[in-house]
Amino acid sequence: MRASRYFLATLKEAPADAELTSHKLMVRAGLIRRLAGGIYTWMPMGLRVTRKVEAIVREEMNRAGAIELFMPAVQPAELWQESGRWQEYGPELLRIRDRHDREFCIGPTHEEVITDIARREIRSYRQLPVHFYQIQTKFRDEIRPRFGVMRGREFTMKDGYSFHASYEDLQREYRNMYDTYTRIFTRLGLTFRAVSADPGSIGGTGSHEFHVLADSGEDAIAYCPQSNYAANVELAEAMAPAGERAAPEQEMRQVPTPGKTRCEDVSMLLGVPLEKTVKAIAIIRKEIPLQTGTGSSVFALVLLRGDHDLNEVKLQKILGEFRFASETEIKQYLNCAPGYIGPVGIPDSTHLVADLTVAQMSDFTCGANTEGFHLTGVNWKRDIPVTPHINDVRKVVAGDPSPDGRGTLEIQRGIEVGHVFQLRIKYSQTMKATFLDETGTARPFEMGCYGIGITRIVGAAIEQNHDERGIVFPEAIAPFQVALVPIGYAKSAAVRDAADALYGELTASGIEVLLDDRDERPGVMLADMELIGIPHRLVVGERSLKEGVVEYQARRDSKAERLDRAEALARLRSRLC
RNA sequence: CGGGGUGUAGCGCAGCCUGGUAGCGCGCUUGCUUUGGGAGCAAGAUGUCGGGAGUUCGAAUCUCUCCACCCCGACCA
Repeated sequence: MRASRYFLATLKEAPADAELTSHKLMVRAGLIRRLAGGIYTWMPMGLRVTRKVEAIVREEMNRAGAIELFMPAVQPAELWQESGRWQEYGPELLRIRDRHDREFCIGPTHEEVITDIARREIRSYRQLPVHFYQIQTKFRDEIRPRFGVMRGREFTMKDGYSFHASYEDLQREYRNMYDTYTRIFTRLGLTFRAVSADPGSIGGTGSHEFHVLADSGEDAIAYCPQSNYAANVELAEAMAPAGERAAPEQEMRQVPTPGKTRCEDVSMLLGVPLEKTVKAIAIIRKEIPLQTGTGSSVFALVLLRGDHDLNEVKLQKILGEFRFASETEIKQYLNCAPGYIGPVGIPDSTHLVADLTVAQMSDFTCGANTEGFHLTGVNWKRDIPVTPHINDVRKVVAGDPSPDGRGTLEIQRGIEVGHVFQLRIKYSQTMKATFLDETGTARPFEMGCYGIGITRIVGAAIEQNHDERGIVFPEAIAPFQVALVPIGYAKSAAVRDAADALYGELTASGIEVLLDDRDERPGVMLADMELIGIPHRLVVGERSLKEGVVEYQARRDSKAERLDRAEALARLRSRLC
């Protein structure tokens, strides 16, 4: 491709709305342009990258035995009402009406459509197993789109759905996909980790996520270097501390702590270790229907050690849907301002949840339920008559014991780019998708579901591979393989002839070359090629031509090498063909 | 949706407090010079100052309102 006939859209400065490095670089390199919040145009240069990601995913999915099809983006409401998700999915589902006032949605995922296909088309166990996949545009009306294409509302996803006659066969395909995803992310040139995950709202049983490792990632991953354990922090189990709870030694005392609302501040003021403090989080549970009877108060208090954080996913599994109480509600239930609340002297009806660690603590410090005061030397039973529900509700931290009992956990951050689920019969059952087994009995399909965020991969790859000059694309997904930069293309016939000849030979070898024939100043061309992140660069100028060489530099190299023309060609062909 | 912030030329920003004919840098156009790391000189073009309403002789500036975007909290590939 000749730059003069292509469309480079590089920018010196990034728009102020971009926060994340990869987002800024994608805009500056001219890969994307924003149309609306979370909605982007893929410019020619960016589209080349997504097409390469798609090609690798498609190739490996086909190799793994999956079959590509293409489902509609617009889906009728009836299908979603049938699965129950028209109500469940909430405002993230973009709902629209057609001219006849019939309701539709823009698909955020395609379980309903594929299950409908399966129940119409698959009648016999003889047609199983089968795995359909597509690469398609999805729309999820995210509350807060951000980070460019990393959390866009409209995005491209590879979604696959497998159908099986038995759970054993589903597990086989699940392992097959686990291996396939591992191959895909390896081929893409990404540093990643597969972790156990929470199946979340899609439902079903077993689930793994694939994360591209990057410090700016939205997810935290707990892993154990001594074993194979790796899990999303949302899921990672915190073990109960070993041993019995120590007997009380101190008397409970109320101490003034004006203005100290955080455990860290109280710990500093009183000179007690942070590990001897307890924080209380006020929760409002979703209104519980009356028939569940008494004892299920709406207000709940959750206790965590001062240096621990609440794991909301774990808590939701215990309490059901909840939200944090407002300041007004806290005052209403505890007659105290937030920052000074605690478990001592709360109404008997309060639903009290204690983290495993807190349940083992003695002589601890917590809020006094009186504004401006905390209590020290607090102990269970003696000072807190309410019986707590003891559960694991905290996030694991580095240094926690691994749940598999072999070693200590570390934490790193990741960007979720793939997710595999065992759906089992969640959808086939509710949507009555059945097949006839060997005995002629109708049984629901065992289903698996496998997603890869195509457009998110582009952002994640850049987040993981960049430097101060711009993007450093992995070879497999670079928009072009070689940047050919002639200096003085319009002025010097020698330079032009040499560049054109190299361009012709490399292109004939099947190598994707971007020839920068814009006749810009050298600095402009070099900076653009580096910003775009093309992995290999050849510079041709009169100076080097006189010496019979061209200059070669890989994007990651700090210096150029002077190579014989034939040698340069041979090296690129051996690396890229 | 709650809390915080920003909207002025294609991009980045100043001007607003203290009302008086809208500016800077980059980019863009034309010409000349330049050509191995984002050129120099000269001449130019580009604005409903986010929209609407109000106060005022006069509003980018003050008031109200709506909208968009960004950041912090609840979602997910």
